[in-house]
Order: sequence, then structure tokens, then C-alpha cells
Amino acid sequence: MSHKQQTILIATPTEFCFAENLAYLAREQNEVMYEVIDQSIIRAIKVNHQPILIQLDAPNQQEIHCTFITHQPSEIEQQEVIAYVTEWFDLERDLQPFYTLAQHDALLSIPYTKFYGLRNIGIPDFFEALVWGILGQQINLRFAYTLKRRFVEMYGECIVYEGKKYWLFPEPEILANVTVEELMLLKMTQKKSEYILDVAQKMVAGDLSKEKYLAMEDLQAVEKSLTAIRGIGPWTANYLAMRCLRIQTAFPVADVGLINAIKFLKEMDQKPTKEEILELAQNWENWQAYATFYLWRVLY
DNA sequence: TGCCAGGGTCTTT
DNA sequence: AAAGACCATGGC
Repeated sequence: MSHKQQTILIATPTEFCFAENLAYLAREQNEVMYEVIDQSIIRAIKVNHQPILIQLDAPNQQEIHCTFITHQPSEIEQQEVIAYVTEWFDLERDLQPFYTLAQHDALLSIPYTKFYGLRNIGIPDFFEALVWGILGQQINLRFAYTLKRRFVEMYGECIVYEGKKYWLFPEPEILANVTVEELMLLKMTQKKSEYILDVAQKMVAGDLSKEKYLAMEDLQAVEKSLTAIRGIGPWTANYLAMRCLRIQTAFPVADVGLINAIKFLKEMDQKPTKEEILELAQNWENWQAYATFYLWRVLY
């Protein structure tokens, strides 16, 4: 690139700490969708159907600086990137009410202090969220990241920059032509391979889309519709609602991470039951998704 | 080293 | 409706 790289500013809300979000993104070495380098995040995204590379940092901690590494964006493309980053970091949400309840909550007061300014970092891409959700079922998170890496490196495209590869998540169209046997070579179970391919085919057919679910009445409707799909149970439906659809009442009650975080914070000898968790969650009305995200962060 | 992992489906009582 | 078997690989 001979031209000067262009940087735009993205406004951030009051309850925001760039370093805290960076720490979350840096917590997994094996993450394939972005790199955390020198207090910045570099990732590829698709803008106007074209892969570009962006770098996010916050030199003055006031707003996010977004640098276009490989591409001089048009005005419209800049707006698209701002919209993407805003959604990714959930920048439009006012966390004041959540923090008001979290401050005095038996479980949330510690993570509130520890992770102040952390946003529920989302998975804007619906197919990515679906695959990640299915992939992560019942296996340890480290292995899930390994499977995601294999999946993305096998079926995705990438931009190479300074010797590193920056990946875009594979499109469902690509997976629609893949066989169960091929997916199983990545060491996914046969069931998961089937689920992922089914979901890809449904998306290609137009039966399954983010827009469809964003337009739905409430969490209950989303949950009912999603769990009708083979491979998606209550946990995955709520995970998707929380990380992709941004439904704030989404709550994967039976989540092992949530259970273990509560057990740890309350110094319990045994895992809390579903009833105990629902009891605790009564104080999290309308903020179950953020409560879950902050509790996860306690352990990982 | 054996238990368990950011569950879900299918079968059996 | 509720409980149990099974998936199946790898982290720790």
C-alpha cells in the first residue's frame, strides 16, 4: 500500500472501557476470526461484498479509532464499517440500568467491578453464530476453538497481511455443497456435521435468516422457532438470541459455564440447580444476557 | 488418568 | 413427562 491509511473515529458510550473489551478478545489464543496485537484488534470483514481489513484501537480511550489497512473506503463503506463495529461491541446499549442492578447483586457485584466497561461482544454474522453455537455443544471451549479454526481455514477465505492470515467466516453457500464425511474429517461428531450442513442448506434456501428472527415478536417466539430445527435446543437458541440477535432477556440457564461461575462465586460444594439459578436471576430482569456474559467472564 | 466439557437427540420407562 | 443412553474428541 503506497497510500496513507485512513482512520475514522467511532463514538463510544459512557460505560465503555476499550482495554476491558480487548482483554476479553485476547483471552483465547486459538481464536481464528481476529488478532489482538499491540493494544489493537485486526480483523477482516466484508463490506459491500468485498473483504477488507480493519484495525481497531483507542489511543486516548475516548473513542475507537478504526484504520483501513488494505482499502480506501468510500463514504458509504465507512458507514457500513461503523455500523458493524457498533453492533459487534454493542455500543448503542445504555448499560446504566444493568450496572445499577449489578452493583448490589449478590453475584454480579464482583464482575461488575472487575469488568466495568465490558460490552456483550457479539457475533453479528448469523451463520457464524449458528455454527459456533452448534460446534460448542458439550465439548470444552478450547477444543471448540480448535474446531472453529479448522472449519474456517477449510471453507473460508482470507486476507494476508504482514505474514498473518485474516479470515472471513465461510458463507453457507459453500457449506451447502459439503458432505457429512468431509466435515467429520475436522473431528466433529457426525450429528454436529449433519446439523451444520442442514442449517447451511436452510439458509441457502432462504428458510433461515437473521432478518426473520430479528422481526419476531419476542424471545419465546424465537426460541420456539429455533428449537424446531434439528441440532438447536434451548441452550443454542438462547445463545444465538444473546450473541447475535441481541435479545437482552436471552438466558441459557443450563449452561455449564454459567453454572460453574455461580458455583465458584458462591463457593458452593455442589453445582447450583436450575431452580436456584432461576431464583438468583430474578434480580436480573431484562438483563439476563449481560448477566450471563459477565458471569462467564469470571471463569474465562 | 479418568472425568468432564459454554447440549441435543433418540430411546426407554 | 421424565430419565437414561449415546455421541466422541480432547483438555486438564
